Amino acid sequence: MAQRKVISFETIRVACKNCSLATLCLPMGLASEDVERLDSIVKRSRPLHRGDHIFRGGEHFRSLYVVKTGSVKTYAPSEEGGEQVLGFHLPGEIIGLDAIDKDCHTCSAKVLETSAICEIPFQRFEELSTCIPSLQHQMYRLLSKEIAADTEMLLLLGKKNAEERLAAFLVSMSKRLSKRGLSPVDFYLSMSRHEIGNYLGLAVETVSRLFTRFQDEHILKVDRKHVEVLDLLTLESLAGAQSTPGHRQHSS
Amino acid sequence: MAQRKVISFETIRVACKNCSLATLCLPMGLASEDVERLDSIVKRSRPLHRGDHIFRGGEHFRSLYVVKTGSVKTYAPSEEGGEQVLGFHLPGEIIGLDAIDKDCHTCSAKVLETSAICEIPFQRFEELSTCIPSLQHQMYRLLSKEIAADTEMLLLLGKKNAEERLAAFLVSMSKRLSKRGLSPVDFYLSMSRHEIGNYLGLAVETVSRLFTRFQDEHILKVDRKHVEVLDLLTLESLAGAQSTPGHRQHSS
DNA sequence: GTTTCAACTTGATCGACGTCAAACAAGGCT
DNA sequence: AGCCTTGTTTGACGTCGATCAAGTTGAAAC
Repeated sequence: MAQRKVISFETIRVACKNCSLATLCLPMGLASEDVERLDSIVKRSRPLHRGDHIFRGGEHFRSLYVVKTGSVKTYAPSEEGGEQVLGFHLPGEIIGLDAIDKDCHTCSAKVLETSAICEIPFQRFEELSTCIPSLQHQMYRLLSKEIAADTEMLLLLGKKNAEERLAAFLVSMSKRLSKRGLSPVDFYLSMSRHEIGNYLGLAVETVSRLFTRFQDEHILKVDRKHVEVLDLLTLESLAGAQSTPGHRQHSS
Repeated sequence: MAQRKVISFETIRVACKNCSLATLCLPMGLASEDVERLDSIVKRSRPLHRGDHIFRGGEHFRSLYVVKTGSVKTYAPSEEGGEQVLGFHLPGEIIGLDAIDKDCHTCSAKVLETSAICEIPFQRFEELSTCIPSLQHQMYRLLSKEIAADTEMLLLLGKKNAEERLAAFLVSMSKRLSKRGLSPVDFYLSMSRHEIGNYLGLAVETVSRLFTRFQDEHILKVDRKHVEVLDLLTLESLAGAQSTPGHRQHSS
């Protein structure tokens, strides 16, 4: 059943209790018996491929989704083909939280590379969280965390200039990859320059120029989607910075 | 006890079940016995005055707060006195949701005018929501709604130009005031131009110029904080618009 | 190999909006 | 009343980053 050379995606269909994401994902902090109860409602479908949609804006809301492997982008499509990228999601992150209120997805989610996704039927989840206080607590925390993340993004878009935005994006990727056991200073970006720019409220050209600039300043080494962070400290200071007055447009 | 000419704030200390916000606020959709249980944990302090803080960034998180009367702004303070306004909150809206995860407030909240605030100790709330499934459901919805609102704000800051931003802000105020039984076309703004600009990622001067422009175009009639909307339809189309290509900076 | 196509890079130009500056209006205080 | 502080408006000017345009690179197809 399991082959040696090619890791079958079937083997990835492990239960929550064996999943390496248990400390990042919903089961975080749950008693093992409760993890099993949660596990029993999770659906694991076969892997999706680059460009596949998990859901589309306007669809009826049934389930939350968790990235198990790979990566996902969420975006708000608009008439005329334009879109606003809302986020890039790594393993352990939950998608679809914004749909609970309206009972309808307001954004779309598509995978950026071959990805395994766990589906959590929300109604059953809600019933379960009524019985398991620590699961309810965990869910409150997750929703709150999402709000806090959006808040940080508002600050980025409202106050930071182009350089600070890209630096903040790279630092964020670095930190999140690190939490998942990957190198914080050597990684591959699964999204295009265009998608990065869209996400950060910048034109593609600006993103490209900044990558070049960072490379010239020996902060990064970039080869297409492969990024090596040479000077994480400088990158972090660029990201956090209220840059020196006079260097930016927004200061109010 | 109750005087005739001046409405004492003491008289506003009504229970949830008698509160006019019941259809907008947490009790929405709860059985009346459950509303009373919720009511029993709510603390109602005396009114706060312009500039008073409800909480400050960095403080330990204990309670959620609901605006009962008046209005509140939340903002992320930064070193050097700079700040990013994160939102303006009207009666029935909940504040502090972003603090649940970190158990610590990440932003500050101060009242913009004399306001009554309900305090909901979160730990007691959480216990209660374990017992009352419909309360849990309502809380999930509220958290989700907050995420959806933030998402819309990301779109505004990421894609819209100055005119679209101010129009969207005014339409949003109009809609929210209308839901609270106030006129959608004649209202007073409790925040300054500076705060509006900060919130929308614009300079004060830009906001001021846009108010003047909207007035010249007979879309608004503005007298300081008093706004009359003369042409709500046009305002809405300005707000929603992917404006015609070539008229804006961000199009990606 | 050649072709094709999309993604990316680089340069030149331009405009929306920020910054600077100054005048003006409105409360609040003595 | 007069004074002071703060918020708002208006104009002149500068700049960051968008837009336009052209070239480069790499991957996939044949």
